[in-house]
Amino acid sequence: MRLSKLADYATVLMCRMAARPELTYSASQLAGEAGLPPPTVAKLMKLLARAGLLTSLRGGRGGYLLARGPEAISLADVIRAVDGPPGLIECSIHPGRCSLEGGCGIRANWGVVNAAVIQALRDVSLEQMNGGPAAMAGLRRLRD
Amino acid sequence: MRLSKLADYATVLMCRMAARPELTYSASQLAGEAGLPPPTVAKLMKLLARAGLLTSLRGGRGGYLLARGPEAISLADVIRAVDGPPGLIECSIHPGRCSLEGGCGIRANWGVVNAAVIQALRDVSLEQMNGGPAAMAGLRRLRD
DNA sequence: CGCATATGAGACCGAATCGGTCCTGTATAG
DNA sequence: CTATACAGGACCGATTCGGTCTCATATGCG
Ligand code: SF4
Ligand code: SF4
Repeated sequence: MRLSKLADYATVLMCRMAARPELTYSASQLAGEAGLPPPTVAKLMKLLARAGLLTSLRGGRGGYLLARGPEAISLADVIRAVDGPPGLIECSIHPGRCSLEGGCGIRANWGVVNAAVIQALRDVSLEQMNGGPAAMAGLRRLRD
Repeated sequence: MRLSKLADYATVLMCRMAARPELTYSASQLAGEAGLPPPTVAKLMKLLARAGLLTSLRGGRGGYLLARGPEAISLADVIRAVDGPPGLIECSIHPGRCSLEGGCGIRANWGVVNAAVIQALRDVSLEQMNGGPAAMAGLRRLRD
């Protein structure tokens, strides 16, 4: 039920970049600032770039910059880039891989729960994550 | 981000029992009905019983029965019994174990997201999972 | 009483995943 | 031409996961 440590780190890095969206960041520089091992950060940046969340600039003075505005990148985007498609249950991602699928009476309803959770992650942007508690007001509504 | 297969199976078993809450079920019988390996089911039942979700009756003619009504057991309860406390991020469960905790600017907001997801799981009961799509109406509200 | 049944507790193991590192190639600035 | 910095991917140790097995204990029944 926990998301991977890498995906968590990715959100930290992305939010750090989102604070100054117009700057370009090199992997090693970002690693230093965040207190993470440079090779790990480099790997994450590559994943995020391949997913289209970051634009890469090669060569000297190169680095990464956000491909879209911080309000247009969601937690779900970051998680998907690192861990693959999010989803609580197997059958929502790899249909046919669960042996119970035929006689599983709760698959449909699990799907509803699953979709709700994913939607919640899709509804939170990097901009909101960087903002104060007030920026999360929309999410608090989920708890009513 | 995915929950463990065992936890998923546990929800299937619990919902099956919730269909006839007054009956007692033996592990082997339930395994046969659900199409799961008996030893695995036995292990799950033990975990669920230890967590207080099932009452165990030992001896001949024994078995397990729901400790509470199906409307009073949530998905979060089942997941916690099998996988431990649910939660997306490390610092929400094992405070102090994440090296970034000091300078992590998004920890607070991650906590809000985390709480919202957990609350969603707490709001769905076995009874709702067994019901038709209409029973999940409350959850659909999360997607607005 | 004695046996069959059923759970309780926990050790155990192979396989898969995860976290993390490293190496090689390529593109660009200066 | 050289230093910088990303792209791709191989690689490995450690951990977790899924699953099985054994032994002990408690109860119902003949
Ligand atoms: S079919 Fe049922 S048991 Fe299998 S993954 Fe989907 S919800 Fe879980
Ligand atoms: S402190 Fe920040 S990086 Fe560490 S687990 Fe919490 S949210 Fe993730």
